[in-house]
Amino acid sequence: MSDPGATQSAVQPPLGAISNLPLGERIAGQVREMILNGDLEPGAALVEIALASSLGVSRAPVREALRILSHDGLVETVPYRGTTVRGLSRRDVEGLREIRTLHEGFAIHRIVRAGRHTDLGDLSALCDEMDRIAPSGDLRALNLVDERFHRSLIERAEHDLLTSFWRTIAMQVRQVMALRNRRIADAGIIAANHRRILEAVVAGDADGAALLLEEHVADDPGTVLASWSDGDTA
Amino acid sequence: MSDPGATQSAVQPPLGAISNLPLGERIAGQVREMILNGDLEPGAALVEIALASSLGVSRAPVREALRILSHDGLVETVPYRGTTVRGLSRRDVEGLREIRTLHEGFAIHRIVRAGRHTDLGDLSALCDEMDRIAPSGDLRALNLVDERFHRSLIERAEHDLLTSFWRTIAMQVRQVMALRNRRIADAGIIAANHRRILEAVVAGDADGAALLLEEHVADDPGTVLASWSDGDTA
DNA sequence: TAGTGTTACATTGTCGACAATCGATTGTTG
DNA sequence: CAACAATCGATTGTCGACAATGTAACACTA
Repeated sequence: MSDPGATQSAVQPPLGAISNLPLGERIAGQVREMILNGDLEPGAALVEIALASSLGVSRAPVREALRILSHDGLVETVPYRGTTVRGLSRRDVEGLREIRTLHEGFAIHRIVRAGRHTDLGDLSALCDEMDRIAPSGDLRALNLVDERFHRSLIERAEHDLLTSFWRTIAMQVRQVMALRNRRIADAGIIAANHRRILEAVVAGDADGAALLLEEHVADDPGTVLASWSDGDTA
Repeated sequence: MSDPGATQSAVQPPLGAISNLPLGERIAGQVREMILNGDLEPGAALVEIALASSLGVSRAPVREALRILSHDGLVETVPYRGTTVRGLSRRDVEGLREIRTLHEGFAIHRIVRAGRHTDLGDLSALCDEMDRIAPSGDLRALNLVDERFHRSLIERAEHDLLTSFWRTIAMQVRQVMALRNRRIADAGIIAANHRRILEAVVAGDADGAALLLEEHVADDPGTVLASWSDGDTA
């Protein structure tokens, strides 16, 4: 469940990507991207047989895919009733911000306490990458690096359960980002925020870093709840 | 996912238990109890066809059950290789204690911040029940009430994601309790601990309550790691 | 004998068909 | 017309059989 080797930048296997993964996981990935890109709106019904015929497979792997997505918190399944794309209420978004802050703060404290805060070169490299991207204003690319930054931070805590929980959190953060009408926060500010957080961690100031992170997250497009359409009560 | 109505004491439906639930969930519950009771040791292979014939059903619901247990963190599945009962390393147990403390502390702070700490009658009732059970030394019964106490505390925070995470945490705590050779901590002390925590919460002293809780958890049979057989590296 | 290719077996992955369940619709009755 | 019961359609739940995959044992070659 921990996904070793993911600390490297490459998400795809370097070789030919033969992808002998079970169909279910590939389908899950495909549908997940649809949800996270906003192609599937909250409340949309995911009918097994429809997905199956649409993808040219049987229902079995589709069922498995839907269960994976349910684990990710992206869909909701009611026995004998069906599966729908999960909607996020304003309360969910706020709760997501809180729980995210909690976990990242814990990760920071744990890293510092273990004395691992001096070797964070890859995080620094990600900050550099943000600085490179920021001027272009390409928020999509910036979000991708942002996600890697926070994931790396979590993984540096070397806490399996924490990493496992973070997977769910990051997923829902991405969903919120996909759904909300992007408030174009200044890309430069985002990049600078990460740099400051990282510097505080490296300096061993866990409390300060956690505070900076809390402020950053409050402004993050993924968790900010200004202008959140409160239509879906989920 | 939130499990409404579970605040009541009854876990089983009061009537004849016609069990309208899908087979998969019932099987998951059955196997879960086996794991949590220690009948299935870590590393034990859960072969689908064997379980299926053993239970007189087909493989489909068994697969679903294994998926649920995987979600709970009780088993590990490797594609094309099989599913095994998850083993807990000493590191896992320690991490479990940390993450548990983190979440319960968060719940306490959230309850107090929302001003809901004045109405905790059911928690008080659970403390009373502990006091009643403690003299008998029935640790099994005490653990059951203990679990309800902490679950109620979490639910009082009214945070869906937190509640969802707690489900996984509580499950693994139970597994640890099942596996370790029970160090018979004095039942009376456990009961008193909970009372003190509750009183601090009611008094609005979130920090104090969280501290008491951390001390209590450090002594809790479910998370203490003294005498943990470090054989399984999971 | 070290190393490689091959075969056999156990287990999971996938498929298509049938059964069970739920909500809505329709029909019935006072 | 209101309330209740039967029916229908859509969807998921379950089943048994077959295909794909991975491990381990075995034979083969240099």
